[in-house]
Amino acid sequence: MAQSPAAQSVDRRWKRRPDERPPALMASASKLLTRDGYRRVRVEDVAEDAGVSKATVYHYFTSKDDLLTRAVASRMAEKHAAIEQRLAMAGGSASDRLQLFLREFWTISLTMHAGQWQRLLVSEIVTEAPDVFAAWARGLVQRWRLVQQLIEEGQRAGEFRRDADAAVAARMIVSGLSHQALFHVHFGLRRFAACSTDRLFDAAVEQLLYGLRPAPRRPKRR
Amino acid sequence: MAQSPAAQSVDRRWKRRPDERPPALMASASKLLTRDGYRRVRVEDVAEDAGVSKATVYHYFTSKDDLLTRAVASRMAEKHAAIEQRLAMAGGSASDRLQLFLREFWTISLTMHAGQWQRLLVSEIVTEAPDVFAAWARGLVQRWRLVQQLIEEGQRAGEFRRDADAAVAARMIVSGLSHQALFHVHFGLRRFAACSTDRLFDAAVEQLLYGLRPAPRRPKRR
Amino acid sequence: MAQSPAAQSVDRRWKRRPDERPPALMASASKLLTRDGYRRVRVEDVAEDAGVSKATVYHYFTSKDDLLTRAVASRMAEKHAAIEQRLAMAGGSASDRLQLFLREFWTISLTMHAGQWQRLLVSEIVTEAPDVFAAWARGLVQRWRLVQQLIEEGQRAGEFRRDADAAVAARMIVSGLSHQALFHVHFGLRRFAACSTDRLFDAAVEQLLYGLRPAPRRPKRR
Amino acid sequence: MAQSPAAQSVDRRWKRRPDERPPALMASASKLLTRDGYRRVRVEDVAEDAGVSKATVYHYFTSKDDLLTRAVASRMAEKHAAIEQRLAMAGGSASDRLQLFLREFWTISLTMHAGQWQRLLVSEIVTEAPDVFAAWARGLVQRWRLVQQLIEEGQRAGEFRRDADAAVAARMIVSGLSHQALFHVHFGLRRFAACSTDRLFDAAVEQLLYGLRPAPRRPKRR
DNA sequence: AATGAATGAGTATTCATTCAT
DNA sequence: CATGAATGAATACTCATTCAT
Repeated sequence: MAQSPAAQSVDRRWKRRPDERPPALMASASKLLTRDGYRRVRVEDVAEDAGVSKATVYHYFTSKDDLLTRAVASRMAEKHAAIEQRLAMAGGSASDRLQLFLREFWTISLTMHAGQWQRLLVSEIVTEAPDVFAAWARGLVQRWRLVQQLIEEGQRAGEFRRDADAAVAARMIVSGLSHQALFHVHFGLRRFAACSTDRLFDAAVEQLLYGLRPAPRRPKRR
Repeated sequence: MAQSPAAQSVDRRWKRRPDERPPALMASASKLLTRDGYRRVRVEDVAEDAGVSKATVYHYFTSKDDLLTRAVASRMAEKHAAIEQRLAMAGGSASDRLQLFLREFWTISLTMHAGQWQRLLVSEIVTEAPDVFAAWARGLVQRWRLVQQLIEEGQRAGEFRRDADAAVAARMIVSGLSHQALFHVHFGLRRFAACSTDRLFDAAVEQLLYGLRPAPRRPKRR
Repeated sequence: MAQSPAAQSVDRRWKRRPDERPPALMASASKLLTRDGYRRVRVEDVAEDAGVSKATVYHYFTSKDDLLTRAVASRMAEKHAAIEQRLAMAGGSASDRLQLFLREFWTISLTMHAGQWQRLLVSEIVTEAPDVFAAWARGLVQRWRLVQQLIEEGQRAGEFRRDADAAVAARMIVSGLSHQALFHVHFGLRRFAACSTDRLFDAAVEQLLYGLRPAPRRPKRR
Repeated sequence: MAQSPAAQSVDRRWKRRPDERPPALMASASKLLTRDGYRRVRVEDVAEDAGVSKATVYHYFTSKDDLLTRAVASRMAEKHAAIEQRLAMAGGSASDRLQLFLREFWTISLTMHAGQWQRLLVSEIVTEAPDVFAAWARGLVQRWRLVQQLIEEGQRAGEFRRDADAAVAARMIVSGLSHQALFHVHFGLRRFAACSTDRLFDAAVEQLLYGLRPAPRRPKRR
């Protein structure tokens, strides 16, 4: 019922579509990549999925590796810009913006797609295509930094205690959410230990904010 | 032709007793597994590493998958018992025991070996050998539970605030440390964002404990 | 749509006139042929070398084989006429003219180019393009005949003994020099058995002429 | 009717013939090599001809190149020893032995097999497998030397004139005969210029010997 | 028990050739 | 005329697995 977009027309053979081919091929590659993993993708399958012949793949890409690498990289580029900019623009208190960002991050992380990509990156790409991994890694670091900045803002504004290590706090919340999304949701650990995603997120954020609360004013005590 | 079991020691054509083969093979498999990854291990390499012929592997294991799966499972079993029990037995306040456990966990996670295993599990085993992954996952859940219990203990003792979600707190600290160990250390993200492992751990724990502190205002009231 | 021949010069969208293409392509083919050998030449390389696209080749030649065959044949034709006529025209005694011709032949044979062509013909063309080979072979036979005629001339003039088999003598000296040029020089056998090219040629010719000397006069007898 | 030796038995699959396989494979390789040339041989065909599977080839040889190279080399080795020793043992005058050797050499050169090998070596092996070519070349040089020695013997014995260059004479007669065998017979130039092989050989040798005759003693005359 | 020998299924890449523009 | 785009056929090599000894 659902049809691969490339299969729409009955016989596209010998149709010249020089501008559409590379994107189509990369799309097919991405699709099969998340489905089968880096090594199991066969050039032939990508070609078939895109509705072209195997040799056509080699007309546009120099090798299987080239194809997959560029497919991953382009997919990554798409996401990155979108995600970060859209999220960081919100107004409100540092706490609000922090929560907003984290919720967006959590929602995206729960996406099937995000899970597959994370797995893919951690598993095969880190060894098979280090360059791609490095590109993605830089994106991850930026995310850490973004959260760190939000926290530091809150510190400067007096919302958060100044003696907290903003960098580490940022890393821990992002890593914690990532890891939980990956394992709890995508790898199905909720089967062994049920816990709703909302509860997970809410409690995690509550604890983060609680841990960032300014110390109660000592003078009061006595 | 039929040979009494006692004849075993007499007929020593074969250097090792059959009982020693499987463990040796699984050890070799484990070794190559962490070095090369699930798919890249070749039966021949395992055989060679164990000093036997390829065909011998098929005497003891029904397939490559059987060999690797059992190799991973047995390695896992070894570790688990050791780690958990040894760590949970410590005395002291809940806070002390929690910190002790987490430090052990962090130290182990920083190990090259641990990194390779985590990558391996996340990457290939989760798809190639779901049973093995499930076994490991149960172990992970137990770890969460252990930390959760320590926190709950602290809550009952009044060391930690009672309204904190112990389960989520446990998951987040374990996941956060795992993830950071994997990415920051093993995948080399420290190249992009330097941060000492000590600072990471200390600040993370400080924030956890700070976030679990009982709310200060109770005494005020009277 | 139909265009008068006069319109050719008007419509100058294409840089070169079609008449120039085939020679240019054949020239490129020849070049690559002697460099890489018959089978290793790729149509694309020839096209690139000639500065046109692969498809253009198929405008002028029906197949790769057609291209290469015609390239070889035309190159051959160029050489042949030039060589034979130029050399046979010299004056002097038969012996002198014979020596002159052979020296020219030797000099040319030592040429890198000649070596490559001989190899090419002997190796691939004889099987891949029998027609081309046949054309070249006829040229070779003519060379034998030419030498034979010079010898016969000498015989008639009394310079050479009449009972020598001129045809065979001609073949042997040409073949001997060819073979030595090919192996000794081009295939590098001089590494295994050093011998200067001058010594080779001089001694070979000396022996030829010595072997053609008229028998000493019988006057003795009586 | 004629059956490849490997096909004799109906189903040799799974028959263990470790000692017979490599020679059989090399024999098949040699066969196909002389039939199809170095590049056109397919590993699969060699395997089939030898009655084994493609993979078996790789059990004994590391690559197609390894297979073909070793096939050629072994075939070469077989021939060499046989030819040279058998021929050089004859008694009689230097002239007789020289003629004997050359006639043997000529007879062998006229062999279909010899022609194919010579073509193969000159054509593909010299570029594709330089080591093999070098081995064969050394053999060729030895042949030159052998003839040279026979001539020098004759010179010492007074049968041949001392001022002839024995080395060059040897090269020229061997090269001449080789070349003529290759072109006149194997490449079919006799179609363009008829000449019986006997006449060719006899006249060539006659001229060689005539050219080596000691100079008639001039002083004696009168 | 142990193994060398043998197998078959699977795959990336090349290249001459053809099509549509 | 000229070409980029598209194709299909061809082929060396790998590796898990099975057989016969």
